[in-house]
Amino acid sequence: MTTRGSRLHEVPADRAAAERRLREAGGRLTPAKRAVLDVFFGVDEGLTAEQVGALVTGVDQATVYRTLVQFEQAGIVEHVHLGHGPATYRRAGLGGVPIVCQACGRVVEIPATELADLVEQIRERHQMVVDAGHFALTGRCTTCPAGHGVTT
Amino acid sequence: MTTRGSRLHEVPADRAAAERRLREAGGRLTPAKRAVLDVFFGVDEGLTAEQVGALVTGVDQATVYRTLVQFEQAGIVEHVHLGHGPATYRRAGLGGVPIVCQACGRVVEIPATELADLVEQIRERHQMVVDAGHFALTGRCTTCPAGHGVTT
DNA sequence: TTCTTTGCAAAATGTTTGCAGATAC
DNA sequence: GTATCTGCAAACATTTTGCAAAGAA
Repeated sequence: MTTRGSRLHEVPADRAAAERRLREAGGRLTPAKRAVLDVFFGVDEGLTAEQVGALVTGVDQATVYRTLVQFEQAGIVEHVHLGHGPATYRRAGLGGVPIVCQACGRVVEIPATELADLVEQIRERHQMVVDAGHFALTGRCTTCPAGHGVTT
Repeated sequence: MTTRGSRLHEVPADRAAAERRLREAGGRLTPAKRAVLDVFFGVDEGLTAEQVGALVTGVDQATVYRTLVQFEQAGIVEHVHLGHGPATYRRAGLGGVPIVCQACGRVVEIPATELADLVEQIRERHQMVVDAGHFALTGRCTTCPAGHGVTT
């Protein structure tokens, strides 16, 4: 098995840079890939592979998955797991870590800067560099009633 | 200071308390459940449902899943998602958050106390109480080479 | 031309569910 | 006795893969 998320390059600044990145990786620029690029450079939120597929009509879902793998290897998108369900993909470098309320499903973005201290501390104490772009926190809104919730 | 947000009960202190808890919930104490209890009170590590199934011979995997759901509702076990693969279950209240190296798959436990400041900060700034027992961090050992690794 | 990519269908993975019979209380 | 639990098989959701045809360079 190979890593999908390890960043080998800088995050591409814009769509043109992303296309260049794909070419550099030996990839070909097809209509399907252009359509998926359009999606990610038009939305700043996380999308499931299924949602991406719905936005790029006429592209097979298997192709969407393969495209997402390629884009992730090229450092164009990254994915996060929010509990049980499907992974969500978003443009790389947006920063922030989602925290999901187990009661209402609301997602709040925690800026990466707020995690910097913890990341540094873990690196020193445990010799592990946390990838702050690849995990989600779960919790509960202080305003949500206890006892019920979404499956996580 | 493990002020664990919305737990419906205290964590059962021992096996006997866990059995009591199950009875209180209207459950029946069957051989299968006793066997699964044995597993969790004999191991302090996270186990996948499949691993639990392998340790309780003669119990159908579907029963293992159903048992895990019941035990989780009763506050006896909790589960964590470590990336793509299956969820891992462990006895509730062990504290600690696993961090998984994307290169070698090694899992290091971060004590919950190290996360306390961050949890408090997020509660104040974002009105979300983080459930520190239900997520995993991903990262990379400082000693692991970049570029290869497990899928997350 | 040559290597990448695509669609389609099928497989793989992890988990849940329907049901009829067995079992705990 | 009756509600819970069990095994079995089948369904389910998400993702991956094999293969031959189509397309990009």
